[in-house]
Amino acid sequence: MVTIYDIAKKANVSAMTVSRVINKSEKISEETRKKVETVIKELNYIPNNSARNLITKKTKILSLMITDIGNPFFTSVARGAEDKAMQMGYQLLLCNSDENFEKESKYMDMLISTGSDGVLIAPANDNSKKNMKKLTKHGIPFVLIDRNIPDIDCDQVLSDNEATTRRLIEHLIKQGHQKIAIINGPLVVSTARERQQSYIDTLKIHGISVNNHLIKESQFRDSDVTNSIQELLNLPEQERPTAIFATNNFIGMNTMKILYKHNIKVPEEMAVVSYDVPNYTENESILTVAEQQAYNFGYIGIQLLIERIEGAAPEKARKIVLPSEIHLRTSSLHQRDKGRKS
Amino acid sequence: MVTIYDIAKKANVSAMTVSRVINKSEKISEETRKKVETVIKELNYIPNNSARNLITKKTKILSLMITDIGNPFFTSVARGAEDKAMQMGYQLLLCNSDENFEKESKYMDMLISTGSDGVLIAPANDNSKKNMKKLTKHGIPFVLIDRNIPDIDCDQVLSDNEATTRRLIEHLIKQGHQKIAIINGPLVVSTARERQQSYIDTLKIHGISVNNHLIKESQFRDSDVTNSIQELLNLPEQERPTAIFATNNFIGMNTMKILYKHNIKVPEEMAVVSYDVPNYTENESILTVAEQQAYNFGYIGIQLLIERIEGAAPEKARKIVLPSEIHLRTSSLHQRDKGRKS
DNA sequence: CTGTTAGCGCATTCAG
DNA sequence: CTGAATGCGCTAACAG
Repeated sequence: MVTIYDIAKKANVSAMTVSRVINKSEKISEETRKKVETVIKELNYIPNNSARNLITKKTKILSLMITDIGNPFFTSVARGAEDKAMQMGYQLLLCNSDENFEKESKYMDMLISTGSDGVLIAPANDNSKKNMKKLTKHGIPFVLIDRNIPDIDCDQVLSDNEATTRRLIEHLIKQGHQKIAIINGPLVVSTARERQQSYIDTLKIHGISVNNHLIKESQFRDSDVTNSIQELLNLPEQERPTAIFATNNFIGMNTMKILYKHNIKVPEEMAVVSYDVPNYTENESILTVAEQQAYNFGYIGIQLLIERIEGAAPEKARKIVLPSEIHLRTSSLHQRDKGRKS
Repeated sequence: MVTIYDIAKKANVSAMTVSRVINKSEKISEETRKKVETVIKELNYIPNNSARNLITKKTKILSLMITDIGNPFFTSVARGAEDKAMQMGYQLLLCNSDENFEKESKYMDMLISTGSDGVLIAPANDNSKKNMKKLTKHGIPFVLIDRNIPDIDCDQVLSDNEATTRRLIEHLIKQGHQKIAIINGPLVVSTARERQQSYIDTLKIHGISVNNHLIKESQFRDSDVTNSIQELLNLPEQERPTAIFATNNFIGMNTMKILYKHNIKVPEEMAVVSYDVPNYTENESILTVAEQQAYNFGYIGIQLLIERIEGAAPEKARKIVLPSEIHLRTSSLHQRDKGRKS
C-alpha cells in the first residue's frame, strides 16, 4: 500500500505537505503542489479513508436507506439523492432494508461503524425509532423520507398522504362508487396509516359508511394480493366493492394483474386507482394513479441533510410535503368520461 | 464516542479483552465474555471500523457496482447479491455508475479508500478496464457480472449472449421474417457487441444478408428509441423491417411503447422480441422475451467473490455462463401460432 | 485465558 | 509556506 510517506519521500517533501495537497489547502506553493500531485498520480495513490476518518470523523459519505430496491419509487428516490449528493461533493451509499427492521438495524450499525456523515432514510416501520435514536446517540444527522416515525423530531420529506388520498377517493365517489375497497400496506408504516385514515375520513365526509370488510392490510412489497382480492370478490353482492384503492404502486399493479387474470373488466366491473405509479409498461397504462415526485424525495432529502450536516440548517426541524399529481385514466373512468381531466 | 477503553474500564478488563470479545475470539472465559457484552450493550458501543480497518485491512464489506439502478435486471441482481452476502456474513454496499465511466471511477476510489474486501461489478463499458487494473493494483478482488472486458482475466458471471440471441433470431426467421432490425445498446459494452455479432452470424447462417440500415445503436438505459424506430419506419418498403430485436429490457419496452403510439400493430405489422424482461406490467405481457437469471448473477457473483477473497477459489479464473429462458408471446407470433412453445 | 506494547495512515496541533 | 511531534481507536504479536 502506498502512503503519504511514500509520496513525501519521492517528492522530497514532508508527509504533512502531501496531506495538505490532498486536502486542497491554500497554503501551498503552486510549485510543490504540482510536484506532489505528479507523484501521487505516478504512484496511483489513493488516501486511506480509514486513517483519515479516525482523526477527522468526517467521510464525505452519505447513506441512503431505502426499504425496497425493487420498487421503482425508491429507485427514483435513489437517483435524486445520488444526483444531489454528487453535486455537493458527497458520495452516496445505498442500503436496502427490504422493509425489514432487523436488516435496517444491521445496516445502521455498519453505517455508524464505517462512518457516514449523514443518513437519508425511509424507515422500515415504526420500530425504526430505535435506529433513529441510535443515530442521534452517535451524533449522525438524518432526514426521514416518505415515512415519518411517531415522536421523532427531525427534518422530513413526506408525501401529502391526506390530500392525495382524499382526491383519489373523491374521484371514485364522483364516478358513482359507494363501495370502495382499500388494499393497504402494513399499518406499522406511517404512509399506510395516513392513507387509510384519509380514506376513512373522506368516505365519512361524503356520508358513506365504512365497511371493515373492504379494508385489507397487505404488503407494500411486490407480493401477492390474490387473497385480499379474492376475499373482496367473495363478499355478498350488496357488500362487494365496485372500486379498489391501491395504496402503492405494487399493490396497484398486482391488483390490475389479478383482476385481469380473473377476467374482471376494469373499470366496468371494478374501478381501480393507485397511489404511486407502476412505471414500466409496454403500452399506455390504463391505471389511474397519483404520481409522486419520487426523484425530489431523494434530491430535496439530501439537500436538507447536507444543510444539517454543514450547520446551515435552522435549529427547528423542517417538514417538506410534496404533492402528487393525479392522472385520470380508464381504470377509474366510465366510458363517456374517458380522457377527461379532474 | 465510546471506545473499547470505556468498555474495558467499566468491565474491569483490558482493552485487549474487549477486542477479543468483539471479534468472537474463542480464548475468552464465558464469564468475562458475558460481563463485557453486558457493558457493550449498556453503553451502546459500536466498534469503529476505521480504526479496525487501519490494522486488519479487512472490512467484511463487499461492494456491488451496477450500471443502472433503475433497471429491474440490476435490481434483481442486487437482491441476489445482497442475499448471498448477508448469508455469508458480509455487508453489501450498492453503487450506481449510471452507465458512466467517470462515475464508476469516482466510486472506485471511494471503495478503495473506504475499504471493500471485494467488488462485484457490472462495468460501465470497456474503459472500465482502467478501474479493474486499479482494483488489482490495490489488491482488491473483483468479479465481473453481465459484461466482460477484453483482456481482463478474472472470475465472471455472464449471459449466454450468443446462444440466446441466436434462438431469438431463429425464432423470428422461422416465423417468416427476413428483414429483422436490431436496436442495440452502445457497442463499447460487451453484451451489445456479442448480441450484435450473434445477430449478424445467425442471419448469415440462414442466408439472409445483413442490412446496415437495420442496425441501430442506442442506449441500454431507459431512453428514447423514437429516432431509431422512426428511421426504421422511414425506410423504403423493400428495406423496412418486419421484426425488431431489442437487445435489452428497456429497449424492448420502449420499442413496444412507440409502436403502440404510432398505431403499428404488433406482431402483424411489426414483430418484436426482447433480450431480458421489462417486468412491471399491469396485465399479461405480450412481449416475447429471453428471461435472464438476474438474481443468480448477483447470488453466484458474490459466491465467487467470497471464495476468491477467502482463498477458497482455484487459481484459474472461472467463467459462469447463465442461460436465459425464452418466453414466446404474441409480440412475435402469427395468430395461428399463439401460445406455441419453441 | 488475559494483559502490555507498539503501530496501522493520516491530520491536528504547534513551531519554524 | 513547510515540518515534527502526537494520537485518533483498534488489534497483532508477544508475554505471562
